[in-house]
Amino acid sequence: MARPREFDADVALERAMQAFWAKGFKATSLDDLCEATGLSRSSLYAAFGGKRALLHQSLERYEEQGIARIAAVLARPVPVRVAIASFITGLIESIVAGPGRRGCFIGNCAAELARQDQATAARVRRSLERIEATFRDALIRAQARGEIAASADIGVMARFLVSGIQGLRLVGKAKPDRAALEDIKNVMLRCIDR
Amino acid sequence: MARPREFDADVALERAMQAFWAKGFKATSLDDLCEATGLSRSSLYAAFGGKRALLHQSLERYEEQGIARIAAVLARPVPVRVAIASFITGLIESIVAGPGRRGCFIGNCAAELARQDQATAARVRRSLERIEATFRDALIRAQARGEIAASADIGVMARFLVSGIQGLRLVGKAKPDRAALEDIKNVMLRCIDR
DNA sequence: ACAATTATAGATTGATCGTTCCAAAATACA
DNA sequence: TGTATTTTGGAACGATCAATCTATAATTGT
Repeated sequence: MARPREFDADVALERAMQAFWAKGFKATSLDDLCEATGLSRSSLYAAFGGKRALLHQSLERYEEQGIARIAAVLARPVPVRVAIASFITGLIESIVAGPGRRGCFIGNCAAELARQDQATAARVRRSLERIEATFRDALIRAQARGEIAASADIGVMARFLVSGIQGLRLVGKAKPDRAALEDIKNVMLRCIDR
Repeated sequence: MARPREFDADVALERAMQAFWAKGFKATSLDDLCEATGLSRSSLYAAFGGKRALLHQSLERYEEQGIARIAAVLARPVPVRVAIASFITGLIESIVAGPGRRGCFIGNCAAELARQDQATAARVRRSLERIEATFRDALIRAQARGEIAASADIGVMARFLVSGIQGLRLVGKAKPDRAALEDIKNVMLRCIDR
């Protein structure tokens, strides 16, 4: 019983997320967001509640998409080491061939806001924990299949992977050099092997 | 033949660096910088030239201090693996016991500015390269002493260390948990061993 | 077709940003 | 002691920020 929306909230959120991801929270102005989404300020505020709320919904979206992608790669019927290797290879590919220098949205938010903004910090923490859990689950399945020694500490390996990937993406943001990133990937994978 | 400065430029730069390190570039206002340094806007501009110039000088200072600290630890008469381990242990200690959630100043600048600000991006890149070179030099010396197999690829290990440390510090910024960071450290050190 | 309700576009607000400017203060050299 | 030179504190500037407000447009149910 009223005027309907002229935009798709999901599409708008995706575009807002891309804007935040590319420029960071403070550097992305409301004008930037309006231009990226095609919405007016009124519509943006009515639909999402404000700049910080929009950031949080963007983070939520990025987290879901990221977890889904990681889980999909790790669910493939190949040894977990191969799956992890191809995930990291894909990451490197997107770093050197993609839009460039965006880094990880979660990591960017951690770096920019973890100290000032407790709410965002908590979201970042939870996102990293979920990513860690996704790796851990895959490693546990691989261990059950006999791919990994029963004595291996799966939790430790999962933590290392999260940290290693954040390092890779940060270094890749500073210097998107394929050879250097491949070097880092290879050493990381060696850590999985034993 | 004129009025002398009432402040020590070196002390002021140190304090400005601490402010940028703690809050990030955009989130640190000139009022913040004046309060941190104790200088007025005029003095700040006369001495350092502006906000961005002050950031660059802060980065320069951080880089020098960081390189010096890494080099000092790596120069100790102990096996390089032990030196690296104690460096990372010190890092973890400063993460969980220090002012908290500051991360690495270089990494913070990479995350916040690498995409928008080419000049800062270049500085960040050079800083990471110098840190990498510092590790590489120590590893070469260790290899010459016979601590590391002659077949080991030192350059690859140095790259991995830089990336691993950035990951450790970013994860530590999001969640300063000693046990988790020690886990990551231990896996990283395993990578050095072979 | 009319009333009720919601979405839209754009102007407006007050605060804050980085930078510049200016007059007063403090020193060195004559 | 007086003049030249630099530093200092603080006011002032225009730009930009996130957020709100207002008026108009578009729809539904009657």
